[in-house]
Amino acid sequence: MSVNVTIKEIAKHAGVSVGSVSHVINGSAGVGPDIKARVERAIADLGYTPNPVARGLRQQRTRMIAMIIPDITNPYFPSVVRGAEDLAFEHGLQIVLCNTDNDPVKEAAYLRTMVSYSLSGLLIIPSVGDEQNHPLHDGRPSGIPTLCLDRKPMHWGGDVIVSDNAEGGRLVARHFLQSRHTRIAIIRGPDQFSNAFDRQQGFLSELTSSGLHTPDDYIEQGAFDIDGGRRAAQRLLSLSTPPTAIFASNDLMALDVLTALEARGLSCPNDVSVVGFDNLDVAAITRPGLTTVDQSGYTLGRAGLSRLLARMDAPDLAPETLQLPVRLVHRGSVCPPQP
Amino acid sequence: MSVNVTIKEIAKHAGVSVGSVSHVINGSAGVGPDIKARVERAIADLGYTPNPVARGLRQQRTRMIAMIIPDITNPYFPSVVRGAEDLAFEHGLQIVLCNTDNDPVKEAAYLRTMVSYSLSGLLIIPSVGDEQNHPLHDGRPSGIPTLCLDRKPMHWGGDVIVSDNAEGGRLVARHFLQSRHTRIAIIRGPDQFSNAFDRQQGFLSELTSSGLHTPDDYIEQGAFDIDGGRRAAQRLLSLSTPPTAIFASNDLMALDVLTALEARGLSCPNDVSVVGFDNLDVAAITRPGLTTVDQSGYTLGRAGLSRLLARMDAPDLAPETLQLPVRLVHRGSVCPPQP
DNA sequence: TTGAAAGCGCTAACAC
DNA sequence: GTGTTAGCGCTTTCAA
Repeated sequence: MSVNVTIKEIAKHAGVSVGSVSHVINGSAGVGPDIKARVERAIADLGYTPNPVARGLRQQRTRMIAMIIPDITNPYFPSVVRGAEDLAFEHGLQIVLCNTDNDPVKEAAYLRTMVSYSLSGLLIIPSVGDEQNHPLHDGRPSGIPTLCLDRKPMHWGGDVIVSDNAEGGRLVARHFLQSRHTRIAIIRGPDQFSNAFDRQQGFLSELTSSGLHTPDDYIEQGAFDIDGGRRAAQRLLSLSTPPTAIFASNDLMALDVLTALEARGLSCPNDVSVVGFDNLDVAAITRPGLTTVDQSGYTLGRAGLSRLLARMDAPDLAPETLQLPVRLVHRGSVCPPQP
Repeated sequence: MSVNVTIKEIAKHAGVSVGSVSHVINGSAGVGPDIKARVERAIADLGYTPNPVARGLRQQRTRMIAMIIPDITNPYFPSVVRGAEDLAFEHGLQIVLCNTDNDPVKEAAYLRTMVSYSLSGLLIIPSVGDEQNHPLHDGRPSGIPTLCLDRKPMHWGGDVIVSDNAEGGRLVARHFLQSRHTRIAIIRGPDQFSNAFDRQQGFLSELTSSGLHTPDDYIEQGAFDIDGGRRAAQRLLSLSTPPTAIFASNDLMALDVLTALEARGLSCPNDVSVVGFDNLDVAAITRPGLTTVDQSGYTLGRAGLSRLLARMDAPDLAPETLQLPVRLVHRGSVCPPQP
């Protein structure tokens, strides 16, 4: 298994210097065809693989990318990771996975560790990152190419790739409006997450510009995780004039709403229409199927790494924000309000 | 952000030699209390973090663990990864994530790369690994502590941690039997996966020992992924005497069976009872809820890393196979056959 | 107990 | 075009 064979042995075996071997490996300098052939032969014969740790030490950068995400167990994130990993594999880069649980302390710890590993890049779905002293507070941490995925800290000035959350919110609002709903509520996610905020903004502003005012008690707060939507849904349904349509701003919460509805003997969509956000696989499995905003985590992850790759080659690229398109997937959880 | 401060600067700042600094960092030799204090002071003052790459080069081993899994996008695996990652975090180890798509070629490529990174350990959910020349074919690859999770290659002689798949199969068989079913079918997974094989074995042998013969056309083959169960279910339901109970040997396939049933206007559990395996989150969401065998991916991952940690300390530990307990979770997808 | 120095495997600057 | 060599930051003998 090719362990322990070093560049020095290749050099000896090929009868050349280590410098030349290094050059043919990296294609760095003009190497004569004869030497090139001999080296390649020796590499093949001995089954040599350059030691990436030594290389990393020398070049002050390892061919690894850290993905710092909230929780791989949350069903939206695996596809993001997979999107990045596929492209990483094509480029011979490794993915180091870090779960922060949205804890800025854990996130900061990981960030520091990753910097000390001098890796090639950082793909991060930030927890919040607006606390002082947080490595993300101003600019990229320690000169490592860094990109915020899915959402961004308030003060972040670097690359960002997100879904077009505001547009997603608008899409939902328009769909409710077109279905002739007027009692329309939202369960929004935590405001400090920019994606949650944007969804809410897009949604509410679209309602407003259609002349529909949304009362405060139609704006509920959920935690973006499972069970986050349950209590919010219960409060909404206990209102004296409960909404006929609910936008749960992610699918996990929408699932909760469906459950809460069922628990109350209410029917979706007849009594209450529901729309989610994410288009997780489960959204197709619920009865009724969940109408939801589709965003591709896979594309997000892949685009993120792609941009990072570009920045690794050209560190001085101007920071860029990319918004990925979203679309509404119609399933069975919306219908006009019943008289 | 503590970049670029090296052990040498600590040494100078503390007025001691680099060797002494190293010793206090690693607690390796008896260091005088005076020097110890001065070094710790300097470390705190300058915000020093040892460079893990340099350390890795010197010691021929980096504090990283590779997790080589089929696909993080398959809903069972994230919890396995998370279980390992949590323990890794506690021990200051990093997780490198590799998706093989069950492709032995990709798996072998990753294995080789990981060896060249000289990492501390390998947690692998093997694709198959019985092909000749595959690094897993005989024993651990290149002296790196390696453990097979969830399933094992035929010839693997090292550590293994799996769920008690055979027992899971038996549980399901017994449940069907107790519900007075006699026309009982199974959709098994790919035979080369030991977990799939064991589930099938446990299931069928339990039926047999209860005097129930399972005809060949009641044993269907699925691919263990989504859609893998659909065609199998269709064939089963098209039989002249279709089964009244189906064991889909993972939840993804069980979901397919539910869908196929619905498409035919058949009711679960009244027309056909269904049991899955895994107890994914979705199993609680389907209508009816899916009765399934619970196995904890989180525990599997955590136990895997725990064992690896032990082996890192004591490489000569005798190989061990650990079977984690499973249990049947009763939901609504099973009832006695209707007359 | 402490310091000096070799060397992990590699790249890159320099000399020829 | 090719070889020699310093040195990335650290651990770990070995001497003192």
